[in-house]
Amino acid sequence: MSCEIETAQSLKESGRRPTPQRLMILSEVRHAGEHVTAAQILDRVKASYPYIDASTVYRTLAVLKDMRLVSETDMGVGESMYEWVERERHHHLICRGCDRVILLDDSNLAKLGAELLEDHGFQADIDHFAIFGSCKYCR
Amino acid sequence: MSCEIETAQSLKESGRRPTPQRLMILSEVRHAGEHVTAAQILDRVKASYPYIDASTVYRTLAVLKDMRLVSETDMGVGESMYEWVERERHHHLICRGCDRVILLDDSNLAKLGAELLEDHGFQADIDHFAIFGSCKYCR
DNA sequence: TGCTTTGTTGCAAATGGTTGCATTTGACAC
DNA sequence: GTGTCAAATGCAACCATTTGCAACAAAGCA
Repeated sequence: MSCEIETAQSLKESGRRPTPQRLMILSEVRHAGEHVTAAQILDRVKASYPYIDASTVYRTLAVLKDMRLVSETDMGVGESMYEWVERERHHHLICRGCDRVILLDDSNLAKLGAELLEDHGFQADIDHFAIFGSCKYCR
Repeated sequence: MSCEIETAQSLKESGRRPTPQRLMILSEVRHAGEHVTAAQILDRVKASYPYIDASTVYRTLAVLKDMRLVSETDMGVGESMYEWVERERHHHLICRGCDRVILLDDSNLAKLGAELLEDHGFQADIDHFAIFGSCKYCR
C-alpha cells in the first residue's frame, strides 16, 4: 500500500473511494507475480488486516475489473485468476488433453480486435483470454 | 426424448451410456431455442422425471460439452448458458455499457482459429464465444 | 457546525456449481 | 440367465462467489 497514489486518483475521478481495504487489495494484485486467486488475495490482505471480508475482495476486484486495471480469467481450475493489467498484454492456450498452458502474445487477438472494430464498430475488451483446445502433441 | 437415436449412438461409441436421464437432458437442450441455463434444463426435465438431480444435469452437460455437442458460454449473467451446437456456428459481442448483444458469424473467429493452428499447432475449440466490450453507440 | 446523501464495509444468508461416496444400472462375457 | 465390472445416479456436503442489509464514514451543502 505504498505506490498506489495514481490508482487512488483514478478511483476518485470515477466517483469511487480509495479506501484502505481497496488499496491493500490492489497492492496485492499488483505486486503478486502473474495470476492470483481471490482466496490468495484475501489471505495476504488478512495478514495485515484480519477483519477484511471475502465479499470486499470480490467487490473490489469487480471494481478494478470495471476500470480495466485487472483482468479476470477462467483458466479451467475451480476459481478465477486475477492479474494486474500491464502494458504487455498476453493470453493463454490451454490444452484439454494434457492441461499444458501455452503463452500467446497479443498479436493474433489484437488482429481480431481490429477486425471487430472495423466490421462492427465494436471495441472489444480483449485483455486476457484463455482459449481451450488441443495442443500439437495431443491432437 | 424421441429423435435422439443418433446422439445415443455417439455416446455409445465413446464408451458412455445413453441413460434415460442423459437423453432427457440432451433432448431439452436440443429443442430449447437458443441458450438455456442448467437450472432451466433441470426444471424442464423435472417436469417429467422429478427425481433428477442438479449434479446429473451438470455432469451430463460436461459430457456433452466434451463431445462438442453443446457449448457452454459465460454471457456475463450469473449462470452459464448452454446451447446445442448446430452446423451454423456463431458468437456474441456483448456491450458492457448497454448490455446489447450483437450476433457475430463465425468468420472472424474461424480466422483466429486457423492462425492459432498455423502458428502454434493448437486446435482451438472456438464453438461459442462471448466477447465483452463497447458497442458503437456506447463508445 | 450539523444534516443529508452516497459509497463502502462486514456479516449472514443465499446461489450456482462441484465433489465424494454408497448404491444402482447397463453392457458384456460366460 | 447369471456374474462381473465400469459407468452413472442421487444425495449430501462442500466450495467459490454474490446479494441483502444494517451500520458506518466520507463528501457536499446549508
